[in-house]
Amino acid sequence: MKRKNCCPIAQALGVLGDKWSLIVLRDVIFGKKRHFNDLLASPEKISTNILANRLKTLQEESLLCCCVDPENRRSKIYTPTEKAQDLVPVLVELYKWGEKYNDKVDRVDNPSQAGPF
Amino acid sequence: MKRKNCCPIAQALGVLGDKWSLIVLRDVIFGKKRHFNDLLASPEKISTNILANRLKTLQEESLLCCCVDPENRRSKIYTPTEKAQDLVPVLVELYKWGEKYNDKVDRVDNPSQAGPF
DNA sequence: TTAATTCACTTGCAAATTGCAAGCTATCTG
DNA sequence: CAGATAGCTTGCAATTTGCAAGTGAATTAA
Repeated sequence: MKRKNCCPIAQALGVLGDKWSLIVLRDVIFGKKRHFNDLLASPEKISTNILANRLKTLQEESLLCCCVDPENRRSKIYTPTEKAQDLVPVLVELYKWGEKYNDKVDRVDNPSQAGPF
Repeated sequence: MKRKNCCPIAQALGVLGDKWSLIVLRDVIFGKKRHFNDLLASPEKISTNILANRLKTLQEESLLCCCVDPENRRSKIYTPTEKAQDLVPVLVELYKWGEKYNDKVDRVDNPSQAGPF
């Protein structure tokens, strides 16, 4: 996660260029998931240690902020920052591209998973 | 690189969700780099084995095609497919985001690197 | 025509990252 | 007080990454 790079694309990928960061942000931003276990329940099946690590680095990168749930002190609430919200156009373009080119999945075999996530 | 996923974002990240794929595509699409050594010379310093591997998988994903340089038979020319060209909006949005948030680099110390890459 | 150089890799190996399963601690619920 | 639950942490094997060196075919230079 270095930052000594000149190209903004490379800089963005320094934070987001891995398999899981944008999945977590997708769930927080679009899925409105706020709790560790919500994020864990995504169909992509992230494991607990990876999720904990991503939540930590995304906080370090000021993409998420974390506070204790006032209604349940053992629970934490993760919310996207404005910096994360500004990734919506990136996620939308990724969505459109993925929809156009990688949608060769048998939705017939899985009619229950008709939603976007 | 599995494809049994329902969310187009996750599907896109299955191909592009790593540190190097979008860097290579950036150079091929925007930098108009066509040869192995051109791609190797990017400031991000990809290593030869990783580059060779990415070029292979990007061809398998129909994002690049490869042909022999007619003017130099030992040289290969990598060109982006339409599927790759359709990633331009993604790269543009990534660029804008990176520019907005991660541009805290000392350009003063490196005036020679004033270009986008 | 031979020697050096270039291009596009390949190989070996150490280090880092990922993924799975199990465990752990604090809080809450019955 | 006895589970259950939320959010992790730990251990470890497998995969991926990164660096350096080497390879073979094509080309250019002497």
